Amino acid sequence: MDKKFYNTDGITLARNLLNKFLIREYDDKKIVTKIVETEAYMGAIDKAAHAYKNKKSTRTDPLYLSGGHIYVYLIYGMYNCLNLSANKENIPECVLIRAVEPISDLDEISYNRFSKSYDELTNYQKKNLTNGPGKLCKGLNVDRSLSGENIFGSKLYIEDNIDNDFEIVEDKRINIDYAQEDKDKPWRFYIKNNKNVSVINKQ
DNA sequence: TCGGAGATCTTCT
DNA sequence: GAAGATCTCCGAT
Repeated sequence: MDKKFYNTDGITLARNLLNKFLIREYDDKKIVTKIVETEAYMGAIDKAAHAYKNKKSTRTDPLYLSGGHIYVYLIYGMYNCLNLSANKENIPECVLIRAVEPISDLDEISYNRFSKSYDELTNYQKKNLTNGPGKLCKGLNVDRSLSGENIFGSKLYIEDNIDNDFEIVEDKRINIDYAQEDKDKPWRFYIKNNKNVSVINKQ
């Protein structure tokens, strides 16, 4: 996708990223996945956002870059979370990639997650390869060294999907109880009936 | 399938 | 020094 795709507000970008291919390349490996769940974080006005009130730090700097930059941060001391910056420079909106569907190479993802080939996984492990922000980062070998780079290079990039046959579900974001009145904003989006979505709330 | 508890460390106060 | 946009393990149902 081109730069224009990312130069829009976080909510629009979160919706538009669904069903797109997220591709990760390193060494001679190529991992293809499909984005099935995203969350929008709306920067200065969003109490759940790292950039609430335009807070700046060396960690959150990538959020202030123009749309299409990569922001990876560490959560709970052990897991990475992958975000893409949205909108223009100095508007720190972003989209958290919460879940992807593995397409290929399944063995490489399996080794990154469980140090085993895909065939050696239990059914439970197969179902839980990349259905969460921490899991997909581990599966795609994404860590903080990518933070600050852009999404137009050869290491991590997005490709369009011709197949547009899917429905979007809106819901509350996950685990942001501290965000007061912003915690109930319907800024999480996922593909209806997709098995790789991390959390399905009862309707 | 569900729920509770522990793991573990960067970032900012 | 405390908290955190999470995941795994394990036991009970």
